[in-house]
Amino acid sequence: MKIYNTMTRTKEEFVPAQPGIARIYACGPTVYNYIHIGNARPLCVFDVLRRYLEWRGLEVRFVQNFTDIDDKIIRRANEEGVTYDVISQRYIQEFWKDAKGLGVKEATVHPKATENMDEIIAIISGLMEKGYAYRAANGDVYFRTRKDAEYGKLSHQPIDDLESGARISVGEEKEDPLDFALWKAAKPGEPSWPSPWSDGRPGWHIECSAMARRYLGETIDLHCGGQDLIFPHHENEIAQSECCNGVPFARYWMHNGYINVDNKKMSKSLNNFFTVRDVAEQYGYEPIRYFLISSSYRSPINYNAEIIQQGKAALDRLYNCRSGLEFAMSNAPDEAGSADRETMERLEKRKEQFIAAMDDDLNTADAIAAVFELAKDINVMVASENPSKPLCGAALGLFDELTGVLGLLYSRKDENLDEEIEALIQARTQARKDKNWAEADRIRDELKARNIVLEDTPQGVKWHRAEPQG
RNA sequence: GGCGACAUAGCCAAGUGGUAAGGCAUGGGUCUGCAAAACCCUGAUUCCCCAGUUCAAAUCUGGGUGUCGCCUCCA
Repeated sequence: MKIYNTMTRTKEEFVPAQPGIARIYACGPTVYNYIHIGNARPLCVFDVLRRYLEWRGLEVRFVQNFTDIDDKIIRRANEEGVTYDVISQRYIQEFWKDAKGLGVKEATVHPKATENMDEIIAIISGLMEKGYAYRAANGDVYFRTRKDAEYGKLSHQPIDDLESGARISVGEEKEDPLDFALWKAAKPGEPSWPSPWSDGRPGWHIECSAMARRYLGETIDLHCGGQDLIFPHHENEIAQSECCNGVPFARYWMHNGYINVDNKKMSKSLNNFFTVRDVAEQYGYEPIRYFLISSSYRSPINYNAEIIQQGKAALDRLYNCRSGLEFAMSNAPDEAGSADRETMERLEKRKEQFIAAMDDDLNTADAIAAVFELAKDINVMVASENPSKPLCGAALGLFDELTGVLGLLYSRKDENLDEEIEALIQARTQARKDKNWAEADRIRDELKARNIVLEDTPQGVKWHRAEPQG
């Protein structure tokens, strides 16, 4: 497949260094709060990437870290009068609740910064030995940015144009405003870890360099994250890793676009963010995932409630298609039909369409279009061709395969009915036979109030639960 | 100041040289006891504006206009 590489600003064929194995690192959340919709975008987008690569036969070693120590976590802990790890552990749990709700698969490894201090210190030591890092008088350690001739190559920023934006904040003892912290000496009362330079904690950027190297090696295939991480975070990771290891850090870089609200970037400072939790409580998790993958991952997208409802309606169409197919299958003749192969070949065309879209820089919008066209084909087949059981099974397998790669349609509910509901459905069927429409409609309304929706078909009554997307 | 992104029907959104995918919503029809779902039909003579290149442009070039982002913690 081709992916758009931020480093070269072109679409390139993605070829892992070691055939058959893709080593991917994705920057994970800093766990000091619930995640918002903007945080959810890379989660869902790169989850689709990972599923797709696996589906195409690659072994994917996917590493996503938790930043479980940093200024914001410490501040939050102080506000609540608890230790930092109470905060980080709480929001890691909350993260998992949301991530699972969004249908995001667990990465191969979810390392934590605090559990990788040895590797962090090893990299800083390596940088010290090579003269790329220095210890300031207060025990901080900084990276000597100007010593790295390639600094700025990811963000395509000439180093001298950065200087105007760089700041030295109070208490920092940098040689140069561009230098950034590798290690921060602890202030009184702060959590700290021992190091050759001071008791303290790692800077933000170094942890990713360390965890990528420890779990994936010195050169990884793909590094991904949000566009706002390009500078300085990913630029700094490159500087640290390449200056320390002497080999390229990542062979490809992918960055997702922002979520906007009223055309402004969703962010904490503008206070225009929506947490995944809040939106999910109102509309369910799956419409959020659908919204996030229904357009190009690199484009900015505007969030609003109407968009989520549109996604919910779109998902309903797919759920209806699937349940219609299952219902048809339960009533279908067991023997294969003479036209089965021809029909299946027609359906398989959608799979080719799907692959072509995904191969083109993860074009999930086109891939979803292919799924909808498959749904149309299936609906037509079910409605007019009286398909055989084997054909229905094959179509269902294909449908589940493609929706599964996108990580959709995972919210199917229990397919069993309790006896009372069964009895009501039977009573309604009898009422309809007796042409007692008032009673039939009354029962239908009663069941609807209990979240069971009935549909009368030539093959009998079909039912499904309302609000299938959880 | 440096670097970059975006502008396609009521809404969302693909498409980067060959005559506008897909979804949501709307209207009409078929089916149905009525519904629901599904299916059929319906919708941009046109892709922010102007100029240019070309047999051919939403797609390329130049110039505008508007919106947004990074350069500072941020997915």
